[in-house]
Amino acid sequence: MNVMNESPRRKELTRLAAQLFVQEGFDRTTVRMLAQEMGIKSGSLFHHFRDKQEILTAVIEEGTQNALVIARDALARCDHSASARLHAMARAHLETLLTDRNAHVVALYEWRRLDAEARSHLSHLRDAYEALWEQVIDEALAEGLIHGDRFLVSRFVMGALNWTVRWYDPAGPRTPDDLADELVAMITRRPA
Amino acid sequence: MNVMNESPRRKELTRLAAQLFVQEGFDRTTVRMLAQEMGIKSGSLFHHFRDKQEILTAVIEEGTQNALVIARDALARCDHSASARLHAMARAHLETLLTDRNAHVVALYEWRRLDAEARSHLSHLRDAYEALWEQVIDEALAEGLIHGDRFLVSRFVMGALNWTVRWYDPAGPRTPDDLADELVAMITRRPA
DNA sequence: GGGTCAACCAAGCAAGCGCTAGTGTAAACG
DNA sequence: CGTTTACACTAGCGCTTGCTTGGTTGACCC
Repeated sequence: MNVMNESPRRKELTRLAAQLFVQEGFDRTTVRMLAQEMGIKSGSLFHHFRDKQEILTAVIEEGTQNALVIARDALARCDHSASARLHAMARAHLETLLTDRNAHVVALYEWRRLDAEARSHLSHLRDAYEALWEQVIDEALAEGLIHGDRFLVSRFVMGALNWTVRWYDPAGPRTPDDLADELVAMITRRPA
Repeated sequence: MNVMNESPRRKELTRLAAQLFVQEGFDRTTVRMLAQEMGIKSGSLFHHFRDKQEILTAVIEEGTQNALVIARDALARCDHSASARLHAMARAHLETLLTDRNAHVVALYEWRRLDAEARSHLSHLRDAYEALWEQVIDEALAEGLIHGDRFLVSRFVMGALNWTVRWYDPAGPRTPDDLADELVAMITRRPA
């Protein structure tokens, strides 16, 4: 067993699993469906993953890790004004939600299917991501760009953004940047 | 079979089912678990519901219907200022999310497990509820209380509110009314 | 050119699944 | 009184589930 391995094959299988988990949900996706999608037999699956749970963990870990990288890059690349950083975070968030959509939808919907061990591990990753948000919110509060409680504001903002996976249509007239701009405008006092 | 019946017994069973669906998820909740929780044998369950799907439908329908009633009551009972109506809707939303928590969590998480027929039926109920929100948002826009696109703003607001089921702790220091006030303050230009 | 190793397969087990069929029973009804 | 109705039971069918076992293959290694 390859348990802790990070082989490219495993990454590819993880990507395919994410797609199926989105389509069917974790519980309804059988190991036989996963295997077929991957072009192997169901037994061979357990060469790459200890059990079905581990596949779910791999999917969510991959997505969260990417989100962290993208957000950090976006913050590093923009100037230091609170407004620019707020925009950058909102754009980065929506960007990951789109490019890595499957993994994120799985993370949002199937989090509770994780066992205790995986959940505590992934919680740290998620907390690191949320800490980025709270930091940017803090800066915006300090500059008087927004008002309110940092905890509540960051929760509300992330809720509004994460909720987009339920209604946003990438083929529609609105771009992710439109959404980000509108959201930032909504919560800032003086929008331009 | 009592299929279309709305007996009190069925309502009680629906309430218990909602609790289990939240704890375990719909797919992981077996008819045997449901029956045990209800104090009957698994076969007897199908006297009250045609199949397992119908239990899910009943749970979500109950919750959505209650949300509609509460929101309409709240709107009818407050004065006509856009600000008061905005507050009333936010409070009503959080109130249902708390009092009818199980049913709403199920609605948010297990919507995709509904079959096509049930989904189309329940979509109408949900649309009626969302229409209330859009109407109140429209009024707030007209009064200049908030700015932006009515569609986006209502989506963002509902996202922020629905997301509370993931982090809000009723035993904590914040009341639902605190949350509602903070949210309205966040999106309005001049908060008193 | 024997040894190693990741990757895969065929076959199937034990458990659990949703649901059905047929029956019993006590209260309600005419 | 006999009949109906609501609710529950027992027993189990047919199928699917996650996962295991033991073995095969082909590429690479010294």
